[in-house]
Amino acid sequence: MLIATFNINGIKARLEALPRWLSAAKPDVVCLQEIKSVDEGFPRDLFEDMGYRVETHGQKGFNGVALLSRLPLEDVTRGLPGDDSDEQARWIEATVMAPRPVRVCGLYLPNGNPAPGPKYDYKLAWMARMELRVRALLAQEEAFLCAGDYNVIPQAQDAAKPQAWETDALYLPQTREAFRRLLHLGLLDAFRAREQAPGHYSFWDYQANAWERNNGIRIDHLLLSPQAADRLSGAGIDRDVRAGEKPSDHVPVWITLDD
DNA sequence: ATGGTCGCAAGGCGA
Repeated sequence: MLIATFNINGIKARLEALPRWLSAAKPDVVCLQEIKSVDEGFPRDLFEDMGYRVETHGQKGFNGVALLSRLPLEDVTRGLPGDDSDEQARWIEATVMAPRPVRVCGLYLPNGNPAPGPKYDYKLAWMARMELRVRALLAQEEAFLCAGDYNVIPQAQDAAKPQAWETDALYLPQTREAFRRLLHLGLLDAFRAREQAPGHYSFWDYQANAWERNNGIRIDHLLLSPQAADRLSGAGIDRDVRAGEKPSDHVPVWITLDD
């Protein structure tokens, strides 16, 4: 089973690039971020015609997450628990009904810039809420994973120019500390577990020829529960997608799990 | 230090 995460940076702008990648990569499950669309505006027919079930958690203009799945989905929930006043659409969960089911959490973690400031406070508070949700899921001792745009550069080796990010919300010590707390609960960074070499990125800014210079960062991650990690058979980043026509600034990151 | 580029959606915000 192939499960991917892909920040598409606007569904309307990706009506060609996203189906093109789906046809080539044939993922079973995809967590999408930054759909930048309300639920009613999401072109679900396009993906249903390709054999995918579609579950969205959208909002107008910004943010928004969605799940595409070739397998049945059960118990779909929307929103990260822990703050009823939070109106930003950044979290969706569903159980993928494979022979051995896996709970999939799709997330779009806040960017947090500028830091310090209220946006950074929101990012850290959101990460604390995510930790609580992960703890609750871990207590069930079942296979689950959290896949999405974390807006976290975990280590220096995950940036082409780490020194350029030292004061950025994606790389500040408190940010990386909060990410490590998730790992230390028992989650596995699946890509890093399968590939230790530096220089593998999932995002290149549209500005300043970042792609041409390979000035990238790795901020899209799949974190696996122990029961999911036991089934991990592969991981990769589809970096060539960034060179395609009208690309997102992110590329898909994926894993394969034994069914 | 500034602005560099996109997407959404129709002006400026978010990234």
